[in-house]
Amino acid sequence: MTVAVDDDLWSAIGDPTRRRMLDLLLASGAGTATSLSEQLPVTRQAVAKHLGVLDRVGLVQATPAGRERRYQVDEVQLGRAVAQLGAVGNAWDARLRRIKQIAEAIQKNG
Amino acid sequence: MTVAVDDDLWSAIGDPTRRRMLDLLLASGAGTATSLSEQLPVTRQAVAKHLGVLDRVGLVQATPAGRERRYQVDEVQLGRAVAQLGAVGNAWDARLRRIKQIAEAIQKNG
DNA sequence: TGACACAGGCAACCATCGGTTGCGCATCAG
DNA sequence: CTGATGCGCAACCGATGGTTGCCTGTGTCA
Repeated sequence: MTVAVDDDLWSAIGDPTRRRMLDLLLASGAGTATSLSEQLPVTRQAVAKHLGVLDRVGLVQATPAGRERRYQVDEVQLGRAVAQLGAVGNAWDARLRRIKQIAEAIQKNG
Repeated sequence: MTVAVDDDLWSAIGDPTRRRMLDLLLASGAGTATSLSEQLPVTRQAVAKHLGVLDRVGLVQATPAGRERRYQVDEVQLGRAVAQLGAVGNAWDARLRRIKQIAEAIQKNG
């Protein structure tokens, strides 16, 4: 039973910088490439690229406002991503537990 | 409260091929680069590289056996990785819940 | 024992990706 | 109008996931 994972979603939240960006966006409600880059150890351009991939998988939405481009987290989609984290985690957890049981059974009978 | 994540561990299990490899190893108990590559859409060499990174972060252990090199999952370390998945998931889950509460409060008072 | 088969390591090469710098364009403020 | 600022685009670089090709070492079998 290999847990079905949306690979695009997963790899989107797989990048540590993107995770921090989502964290920052959630904390402050919204932000631009420039405002985010000020709170991160990377340049505005790098942040812009990341916002691009987050946008493509629907984890954030952009709202043009004047000369700015304000980004905001799509909580539903992020919820879906988080659920996948949980699903994969649970699947492996269950498998590990099963293996541990088998090991104990063997030890008992051996 | 940004959940502390071991970036090496995370990126090790972040790769979809490596996740499948861990799945396969857990399912069959052990395997070699060659045996794994037969069950994956990549070459033996690619698998060997992945086994290298999994080995470096301690997620698998190698046991030379004759002309083979048998790999096996270190369940403790994998457990640690899975726990991190859970931790990150929970952190975001909590934050999403908090935001939802705030949104509801605003709607009620506005 | 000698010849062949097969697992695995090493190296070169390629595409993609995260990151950088540099530049040009648009928009807002004085 | 002019300068500052926010953004997009392009070129470039290093790391990484992947490939093919080749060589070494270890079994196996006649």
